[in-house]
Amino acid sequence: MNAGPARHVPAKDITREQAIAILKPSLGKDLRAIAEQYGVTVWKNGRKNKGWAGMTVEQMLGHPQDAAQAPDFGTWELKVVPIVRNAQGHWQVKETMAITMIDPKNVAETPFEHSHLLDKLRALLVCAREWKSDRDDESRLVKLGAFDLADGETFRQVQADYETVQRTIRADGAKALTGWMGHLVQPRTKGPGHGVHTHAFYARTSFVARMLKLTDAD
DNA sequence: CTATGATCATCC
DNA sequence: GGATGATCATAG
Repeated sequence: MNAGPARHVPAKDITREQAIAILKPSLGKDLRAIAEQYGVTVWKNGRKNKGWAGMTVEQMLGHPQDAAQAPDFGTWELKVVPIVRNAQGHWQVKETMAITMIDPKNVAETPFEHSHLLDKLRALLVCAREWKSDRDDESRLVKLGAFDLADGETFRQVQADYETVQRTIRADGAKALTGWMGHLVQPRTKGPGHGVHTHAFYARTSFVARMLKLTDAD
């Protein structure tokens, strides 16, 4: 069973296709400038709001920020990831992509088919932004990638990764989780830091590249 | 405190 | 340079 409460779905949830239509005209535009327009904090007291780009794109889609552990737009999930040019001049995913928190009790007793992980991966819109430096003085929106976890092979691999996490928690507890587990999706620490040791599922960069359909032609 | 939005810092 | 573990701002 899914321990998460059912999410109230506001009428203003837009479809992924609508979101793509809204964002497409902004391809090539500087998200940092747009962040300023919306009043999204990027730096504060010399420290960065690491989520500024994601919050900015949410604002562009008219989405209020919340902390519900459910897909942002009811039926699909929005993500923003940084990409960089490699030595060959091709785009490359810079970071793994955090997907959702691991509640050990929930994961231990919830089959993959009813998991928060699958909820979030079933339908995604992955937005790639150009990363130039940690100051993020400018960052262009580069690519929009629609991805659905429906393909049999990939689905099975993600399910296997999930079940690895599940078995580990059941046998040794969440403390035994480590980033080297999982082929497409890994468990890794995530949280407020400073002694708090919680975990989340992350999509490895290779998986994110597949979601974005990045190739050596890009 | 836990979730959201994520990327930073460090070690190999 | 890549991968793992740690951490930042914000909201309920």
